[in-house]
Amino acid sequence: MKKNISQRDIAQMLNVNVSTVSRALKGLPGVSPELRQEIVELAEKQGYRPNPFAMSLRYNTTRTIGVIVPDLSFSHFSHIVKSIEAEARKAGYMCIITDSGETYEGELACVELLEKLHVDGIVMGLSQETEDFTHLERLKQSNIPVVLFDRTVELGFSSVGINDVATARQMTLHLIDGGARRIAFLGGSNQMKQTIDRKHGYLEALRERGIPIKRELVRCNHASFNAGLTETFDLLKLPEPPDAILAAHGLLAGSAFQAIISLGLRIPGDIAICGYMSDWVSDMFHPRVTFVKQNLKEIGRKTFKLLHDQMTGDDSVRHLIVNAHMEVRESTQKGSSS
Amino acid sequence: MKKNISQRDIAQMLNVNVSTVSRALKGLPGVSPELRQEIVELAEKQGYRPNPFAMSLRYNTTRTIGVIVPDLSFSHFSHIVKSIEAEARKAGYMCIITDSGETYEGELACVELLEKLHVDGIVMGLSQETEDFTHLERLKQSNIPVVLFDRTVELGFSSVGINDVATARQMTLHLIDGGARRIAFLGGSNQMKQTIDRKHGYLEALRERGIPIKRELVRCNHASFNAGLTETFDLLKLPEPPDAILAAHGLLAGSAFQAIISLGLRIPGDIAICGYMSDWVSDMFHPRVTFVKQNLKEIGRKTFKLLHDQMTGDDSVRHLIVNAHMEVRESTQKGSSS
DNA sequence: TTGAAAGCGTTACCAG
DNA sequence: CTGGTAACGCTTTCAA
Repeated sequence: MKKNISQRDIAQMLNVNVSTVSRALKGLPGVSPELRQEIVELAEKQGYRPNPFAMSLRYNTTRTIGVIVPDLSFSHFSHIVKSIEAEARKAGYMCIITDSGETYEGELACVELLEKLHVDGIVMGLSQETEDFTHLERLKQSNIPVVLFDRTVELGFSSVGINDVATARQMTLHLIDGGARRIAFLGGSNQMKQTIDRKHGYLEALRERGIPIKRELVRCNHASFNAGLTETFDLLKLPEPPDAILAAHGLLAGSAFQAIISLGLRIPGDIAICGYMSDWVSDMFHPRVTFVKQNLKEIGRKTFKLLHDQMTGDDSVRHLIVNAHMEVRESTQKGSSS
Repeated sequence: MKKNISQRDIAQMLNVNVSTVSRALKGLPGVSPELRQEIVELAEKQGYRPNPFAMSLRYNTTRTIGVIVPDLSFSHFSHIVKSIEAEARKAGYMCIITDSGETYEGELACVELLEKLHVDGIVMGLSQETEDFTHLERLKQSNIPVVLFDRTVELGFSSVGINDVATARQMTLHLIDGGARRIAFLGGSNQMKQTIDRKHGYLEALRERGIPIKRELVRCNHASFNAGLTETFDLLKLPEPPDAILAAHGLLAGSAFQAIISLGLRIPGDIAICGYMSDWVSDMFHPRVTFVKQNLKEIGRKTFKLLHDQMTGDDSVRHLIVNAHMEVRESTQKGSSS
């Protein structure tokens, strides 16, 4: 195993002091042009690379941020993470990406890991299970900059999200205007602010149009593929099944779609469907699904920006909204295919 | 900003020497039970956390591995990365995840970054563009353990892949047995071993069944959504268009599907389609697409296992294959829907 | 212009 | 059983 070359090694080869080498390599004044040249050339030739751990030790900073995501394999999150990573790298920061697996224990483990690693800051999307926030409070106490994205909570942390209430309201109104009267809401667990907000928009739209709210049509359980299947089958078995479904999560939209198709029902003929999902996923369905278009890249950018501001001394708490909007496709338009 | 508590701090509070504190905290012999107890308790109370950078500096090891992936937002890769991260964490390693953006320059940048960070090892899937391997050679020279996954190359690195030739052959035979005679092959760029192998399987099957190979039906360009659209439209415009398409990449399968549907052609009635894609993506299409089921979790597991072996002194070069197999769905079965 | 030495947090070795 | 000290790689302050 070839040992890495250090400043000391270079100093010895040239019979000078390490401090001189350090100055030369850093471009600091106080070293003759000739000697500097000689040092720089030797360093280059020997493939010298500064040891980042010595730096970290010295400056008590790691130029590393931690990212906690509920499920990296879910395309929504992997897109956001990709954007965060790109921004961070541009600013000279590394990312430690961790996956909480949508569980509270997982999230705790991730936080502890990142604390242990002394990351300079943390960005995270909360797990679906999380309803206790002591781990976040602890981070605040330790003065570690934290920014929440996508899955946020109002607890004095900066955050980046989308206009959940407005988009849910918009989709619900769209369904009503298309003729739907028994609209089901399929959401994740009720402790997620995201679910609550989207449900809020849904209810608001119903009230606006004077449509009675039916408890049996509001299903907030777990945002997972299986839960979506179960709930949808359940909904379709009702004496008075829904004539439209609004899915508040990508996995739920996908599973609801499949459940409907598997029963031989037609979309949108028998039942309309729309939800929060990626454009390219919507495109894959036949008919394509009316969805809320989110700018995931921008969410990532803003998230890192907020964190970066915090890491460089800005201690204001800000809540940024990246505006999303509905894109109408065939799944909610009676006049069209399938 | 609260300073982190160090062993030295604890030593001073208790009027003992740092070395004693170190021994006590590490559970090493050579410290009286009472004193040890006192030290451990104080450390706990003060929220002592060992500084990993001091460790790295001391032991010249980072317990960190680098992951380079062509496109983290592509679900195939995010699944593999998720699995690698989980395995690494179990073994006490951190992951630095980087995204080459499917470009050679991006890949170079990732490699340099990880070298700079002194990671203990690197796992990578090659970018689509990569045809020059000097960066890999350099890693080998520096004795940094490297394992390739999914996108591999035969260059003396351990690797984990799937049985590309066999699965492509299997799908092609399936198409032929279903009545197809003009089967198109849609692949990524020709410098990818993956593309070559899959094409190889395809050609083998054609030869086996005595079906003439038509050059105009073999399209190996860029594995991207847009390239897939273009190539498919091109294929369908041929005087004698294909009666089946085998897509060697998830994005190509998706885009080919869309292109076909958008022209009002029926699947599999007018044209059959199958390809390499995730099960849940296949499920979303209507009709569902015959695909090759890969065990991505296992690919991640095996990849990290190989790297771990290498990092702990095993210098054998091994090429592991995680067997994948075809799953037949409606898109290749004339007897069924749409 | 250059050198010497301290310090960042931890461990390991050698004395007491 | 405990203390002192050197070492890991680098920067910085002070002295020559």
